[in-house]
Order: sequence, then C-alpha cells, then structure tokens
Amino acid sequence: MTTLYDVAREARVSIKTVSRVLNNTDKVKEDTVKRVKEAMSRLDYHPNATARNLKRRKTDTIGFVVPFGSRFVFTDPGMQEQMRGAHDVLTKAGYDMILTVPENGDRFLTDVVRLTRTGNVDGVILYGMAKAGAIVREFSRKGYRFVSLGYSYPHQTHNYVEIDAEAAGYLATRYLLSQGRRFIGLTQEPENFLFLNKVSVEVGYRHALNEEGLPYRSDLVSRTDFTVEGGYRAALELLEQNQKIDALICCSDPTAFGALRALREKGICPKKEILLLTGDRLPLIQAVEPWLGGIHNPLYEQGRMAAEMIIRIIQEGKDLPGVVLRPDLVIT
Amino acid sequence: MTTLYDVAREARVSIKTVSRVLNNTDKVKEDTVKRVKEAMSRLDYHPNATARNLKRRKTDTIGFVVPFGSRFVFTDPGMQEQMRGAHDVLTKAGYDMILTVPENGDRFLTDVVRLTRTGNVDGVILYGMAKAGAIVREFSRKGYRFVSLGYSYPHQTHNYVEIDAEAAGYLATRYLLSQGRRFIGLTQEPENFLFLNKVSVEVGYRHALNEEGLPYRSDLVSRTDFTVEGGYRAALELLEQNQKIDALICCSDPTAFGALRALREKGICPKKEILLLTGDRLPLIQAVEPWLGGIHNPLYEQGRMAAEMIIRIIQEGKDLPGVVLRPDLVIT
DNA sequence: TTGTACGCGTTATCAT
DNA sequence: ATGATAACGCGTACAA
Repeated sequence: MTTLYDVAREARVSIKTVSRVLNNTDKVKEDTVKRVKEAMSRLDYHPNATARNLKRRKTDTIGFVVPFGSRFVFTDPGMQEQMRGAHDVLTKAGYDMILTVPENGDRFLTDVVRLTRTGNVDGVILYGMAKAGAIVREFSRKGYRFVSLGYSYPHQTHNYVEIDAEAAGYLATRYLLSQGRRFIGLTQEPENFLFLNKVSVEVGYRHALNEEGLPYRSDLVSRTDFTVEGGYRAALELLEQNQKIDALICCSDPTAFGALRALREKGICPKKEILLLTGDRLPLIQAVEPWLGGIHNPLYEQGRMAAEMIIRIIQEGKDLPGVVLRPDLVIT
Repeated sequence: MTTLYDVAREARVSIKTVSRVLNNTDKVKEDTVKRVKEAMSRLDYHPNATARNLKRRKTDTIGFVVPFGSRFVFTDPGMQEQMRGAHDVLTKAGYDMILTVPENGDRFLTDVVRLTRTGNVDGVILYGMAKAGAIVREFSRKGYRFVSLGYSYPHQTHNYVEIDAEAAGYLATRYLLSQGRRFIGLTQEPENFLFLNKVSVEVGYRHALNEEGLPYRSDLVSRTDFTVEGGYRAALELLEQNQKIDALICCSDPTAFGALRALREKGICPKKEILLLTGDRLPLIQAVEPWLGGIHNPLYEQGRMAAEMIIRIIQEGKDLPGVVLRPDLVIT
C-alpha cells in the first residue's frame, strides 16, 4: 500500500504538502501541485479512509437499522421505499449506508449500540418503536446522532419523520362514504409497528364515520401484519363477520394484494360489490393493478427526509424538530 | 470519549492489559480482569472501531454494489433476495454491509474503486457484467477482494456465483412440452443483465425445442427488462405476433405479474388457453398467485453463497473457484 | 502475568 | 508556500 510518505518522497515534498493538494485546503504552488499529482498517479496512490476517519473523528457513514428481520424487511415494498429514499440522499451527499436488519427488538438494541458507540457510523436512521425509546433518549444525552422513522417515545418532539396515519384513515373513509359505501371494513396496522396506538389509521377512520353519524363496528375492523398472507386472512375474516361489508381499506400494499386474492377467490369484484383501497400505492402494485386506488403514503419521502435530517443534525451538531408528512388519496 | 488510557488509569493497569481483556488474547489474572471490566462499565467505555480498523488493516465491512439504479434495485424482488441472502450471512459472521446502488455503469466503477481502494471495505460483492470485467481483473492483480454475482468476464473461473439460466429455460420448456403445448412463448432477460449472452434462458429453450423436433420461431420470443411494465408489453406483443401461442415462460416475477395483467385484460386464462410460468417464484408472487408455477431461481442462495465466498476469500487470502447453482421447476 | 514504546496513515498546529 | 512534528485510539514486539 502506498502512503502519503511514498508520494511525498516521490514528489520531493513533505507529507503535509501532499495532504494539502489532496484536500486542497491551503494554497500550494501550481508547479508543486502538478508534481504531486503526477507522483500520486504514478504510484497509484489512494488515500486510506480509515486513517482519515480516525483523525477526523467521523466516518461519513450512516447506519440504517430496522428490526423485524430480513425476511420481512427485504420483502416489504414499504421498507424498500424508505431504504431507497435514504440511500439516494446519502449517496448523493457522499455518505455510505450500512444496512442492518436485526431479527428482533433485543438484537436491535445491540446492533444500534455497536454501530454508534464504536464510532462505526456518524449517525443512525432507525425505526421508531417503543423498543427504541430507551436507546434514543440515551443518545440524546450522550450526543450520538439519530433520526427515527416515526415516534420512538411519547411526546418526542425532535429527530423524527412521521407519516400521518390518522389522516390516511380519514381520507380513505371519507372517500368511501362519498361513494355511498356504508359498511366500510378496515385492516389495521400490526401492533408492533405502532407507538402506543397513538397515530393509527383507525383514529381517522372513526373520525370520518363519526362525522357521518355512522357507528363504529368492531366486526368491520381487523388487525393484520403487513404481509400478503395477513391481508388474505383479514379479508376472509371480515367477509365472514359482516355480510353487508361494501368497502375495504387496506393498511399496506401487500395487505391489498392478499385482500384482492381473497375477493377474487370468492368471486367478488374489488371495485363493485366491495370497493377496495390499497395502503401505500407504491410502484409495484401500481404496475400490477393500475386500476386500484388508495392512499399514497410518501414512504420514499420519509426515507429521503430522514436522511436529510440526519445529515443536518450531524453537520449542525444539534437535534432538529420532527416532521410529519401527509398522505394523499389517489383515485384512478 | 473514553479511551483505553482512561480505563487503564481507572483500573490502575497498563493499556496493554486492558487491550488483553478486551480481546481476551492473553492470560490475565482473574482479579485484574474483574477490575478492568468494572472500570470499563463505570466509564461507559466502548472501543473505537476506526482505530482498531487502522491497526488491524481491515474493517469487517463488505460492500454490496449493484448498478441499474436505486429505482430498480429497491423495487425488484430478485435483487432483494440476493441482498437478503448476503445480508444474513454477513451479519451472522460479524460483518457490516455497505449498500451502494450506482445509477449506471460508469458510476459503478467509481463507487467500487472508492470503496475498495480507500480501504473502506474488506471486499465487495458486485453484479457480474461486462462493465465489471476491467475492474475485476485489476482487482485480481492488486489483491483486492471481490465476488461477482454471475460472470464478469469471459472464461472467468473464480470468484463468482452464477445461476444456470440455460437449465431454467430447458426445464420450463420441457415441462410445457410435456403438457402438450407446442407454441411456447419466451420473454428473455434484458441484454445488460447478461454477459455476452452466453448463459441465456433462450439457449435452454432452443435446446428443449430441438429435442422435440420443433422449430425455433422468433415470433415467439421477446426481450424485456425485469419490470412489470416490460412483462405486460412483451406479453401483448407475443399475443399479437403469434395467434397460436399456448404457453409463456417469463424471465422474472415482475415480468410474470405484467404478463398476467395482459392475459387477464384479454380475458385469457393463464392456466388454460395459455400456460404461464413465472421466472423466479419468490415469496411475494407465491403469496399473491399461489397457483402459479414456474422456475425457482435460488437468488437468496446466490446472495448467501456470494457472502460466504467473499468471507472465505478474505480469510484465506486467495481466490476461490466459481459456483453454479441449479434452478428447479415448481409446479403447484 | 504485566508494562513500555512504537507504528498504523492521516490531519493539524505551529514554525519558517 | 512549505515543512517538522504531534496527535487520533488501538494493537503488539519486546522487555521486565
């Protein structure tokens, strides 16, 4: 491996001068610059990032840590969109992204600690969830940098990017009511994805029903994970529980894929007898079922903004106020 | 930040002793170990990874670099499976994974160079493609460590994990022939995903037709990218080109999703009039269309083995012979 | 069993 | 405009 010293010797200057032309931080004579650059390319010199990191006390690397296990994370279109958003911003800003997908909440803590405390990364983006609460508060005390996707603890005011799930539920329900639907089914988010059930789609759903003077019926609401299989089961369950059901709001795209499968198996048209709305309306389901309307949750933007936020937090050295993104309804 | 020195002072030993209990490399008296460990937790000490990396001349980090852009990579189920396989192995082995998704072949080169030459990572997993050829040969000369997913240059004998696409084409075609189909459509892989068209599904497809004494008909073959939209267009094109078409082999799951959409729009049953086979049969399409048979390409295993291979290459300090995985046919 | 002293390859402070 | 030299925090040859 060739080092600064090799280049310095070759160019007959000091290592400081080489360092100067490398980071063009000070003025260096035109002529010297040329000699140094030639020496660098002659020796095929590449600066060592680790030594640089040690000296600068930063790594230009951000950790993206999400629990729930790789099977889910690498399969769920929503997670992918968040990762994609974060990746694009980080890459453009010159950061590397370390992706870590612990199998569960306990590993989550260990992994986050390992990445941050050892100085492996300058900061982390992590999923907002109760388990993260403790760690995140400690981070704030000790000055480790983080941004959470959603809330990590009650009354969190800083360092998060959230999507307004309540608005999503409200928008979807309002639309279905406006279409004359009166028995609107709802598949809810999985519990471990929520923090204290504060910002559930169900709240918006109830709100809209209320405005219309319609009662909330528990036999029209089912909880599911964000998987196709879960959506399938939830839809079958709701169909059985309430025969009058004439609309269905799905909490994610995979859920909608599952619900579609259930309806089709039963010979029910997902646009007529039951008016189906999907949950995130990301590229895949848009391409496969272009006719299907639903809530568009800006998951790409969430990842993007989380990345922008962590970068700013690192650069400015202080926490930043949280942000809430608005979903919108897309009807085709 | 607390360092070895702080701990050493607190425990009234030398830094070498602290280092010893940290990596438990030498014998240390029971009593001393305890004192040191207490000091560490009292001072909330966490060893600095960067300094450690600098001294050990490795980072325990692997780069996963795939061109084609984030829009594709974070959306395509096949890429996800490869990433998932690699992630699982790397994580378990104590490596971090840096994910980098350049927009195109040129950025690809820059990114790979940046990661490796600067010592940011101990090795890279990268997509096998013509563009990678030059870089990979240089790596071999200079001792940088890599594994490619597929071939990176002709006659590559080492450091790759490939899937036998020819076998996939052969298996699928044979099956369809055995079901009495005679006009079998094929959507081929996109050109930039192949290296010199050497191991295309088309080769196996031709082979199987040949065995049956059937002619190869170019109006039954269409090239497409790995997207839903591409599959949709390809299917429509083939339906138009050859009215007798009675089977269709898709080169990926998104392609199959697209083809399904096309068939359904035309009122054609994808099991009867046209016998459809999907391309990878990964978890998502399995869940959404469980009745749909196809080739199962072991993409998770490919990612897994690539990770295992790069780890061994690093540890053993020498290149390893390439591996070819076999796909298999799954009929439901 | 424990400690001293040096080196890893940079950046940065002070001179000149 | 340039250079000598000290850090950064850890591992380790060598000494005790």
